[in-house]
Amino acid sequence: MSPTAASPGGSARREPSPEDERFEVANRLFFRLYQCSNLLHKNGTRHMGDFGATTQQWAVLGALARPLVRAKGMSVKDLIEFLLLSRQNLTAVLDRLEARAWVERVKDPDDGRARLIRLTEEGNRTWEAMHGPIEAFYNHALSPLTEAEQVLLVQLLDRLKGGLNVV
Amino acid sequence: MSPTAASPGGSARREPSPEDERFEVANRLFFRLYQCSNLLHKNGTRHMGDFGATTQQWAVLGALARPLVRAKGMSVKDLIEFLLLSRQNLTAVLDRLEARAWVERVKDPDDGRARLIRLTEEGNRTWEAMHGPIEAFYNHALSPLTEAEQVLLVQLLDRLKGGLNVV
DNA sequence: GCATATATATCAATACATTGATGTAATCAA
DNA sequence: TTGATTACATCAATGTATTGATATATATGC
Repeated sequence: MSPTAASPGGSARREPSPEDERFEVANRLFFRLYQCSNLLHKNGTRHMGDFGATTQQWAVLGALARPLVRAKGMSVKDLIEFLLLSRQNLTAVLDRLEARAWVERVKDPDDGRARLIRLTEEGNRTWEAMHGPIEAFYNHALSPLTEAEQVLLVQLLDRLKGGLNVV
Repeated sequence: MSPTAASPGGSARREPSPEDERFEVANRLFFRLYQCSNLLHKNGTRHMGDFGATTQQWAVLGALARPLVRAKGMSVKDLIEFLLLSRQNLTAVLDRLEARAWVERVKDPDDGRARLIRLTEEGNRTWEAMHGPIEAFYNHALSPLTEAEQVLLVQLLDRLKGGLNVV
């Protein structure tokens, strides 16, 4: 008798098929993704209390603070592709960041239609000041995983992203 | 000379410290999580076009459709712990599901304060009808991962959830 | 019975996310 | 130069998410 065949209540539960089991794994996978995302946003934002910045805002700042980007900035189009969100939503996030003087929109000298989003001096200082709390949050949140597991998780999420992107 | 020491532009880039590299991995990890979550919501919801149900709504239906839950339902409190979202938000989601007659709120006979959230007959039928499109979405989204990798990813996300939950 | 705690709901503010439709300015190609 | 495309912004509707404050009903401990 298989371990899953017995049903304590006496009801006749069917033996799960391989398809059922695959579905169960997939269901759990996306449910965990959903839970982790909720927790990341809730606790990550809470952790940044002093700055009042959300995880989305820190994602934008992080994108703009990268060495190859910091000087010239990034077009809205490239930011959309990078962050994988809608133009209308990104505009709103940028508005909030601009209102706090953390980023600025400058005309692209090479293309009059485009705007380059850049960190301001203030934004740069803020990002560097955020680094400590973010690192503490990362260390705490990742404490159940070894460094090798973290690398592995990044790789798996990367491939999941690929699969999700073409659906 | 290490592979990361050379900087093509001639600028003096510092050799990244182990802390920097750990931070980079963590940053990429949470950024991928953010991207995957965005894609899951966008494409998952789009995939359910005929039903007009969002991924959050299908998470609730899925929680209520589990064999041990289907008959008696689930309290709001337990749903909050299961879905990891706020009471105010869950109330709104349940309102929308109730308006579509997919779930109902019944008084808990054992505790007059509590409400048990249950799938209606209609909700049950809808959930079963959703099963096909959801499975197709899962199969497509998970196509870059083997079954063993999917199981591994679930385990890693599970532990990440644990770390995120106590921050 | 009375005080306290628990379970749920509601109201309000804010931010994030989508879609669809519209508008404006600049580039580019015929 | 005209016409199409591209890049960005805006307006509107809807759904999801947080927090904080308040209210109501029920349960429980003293």
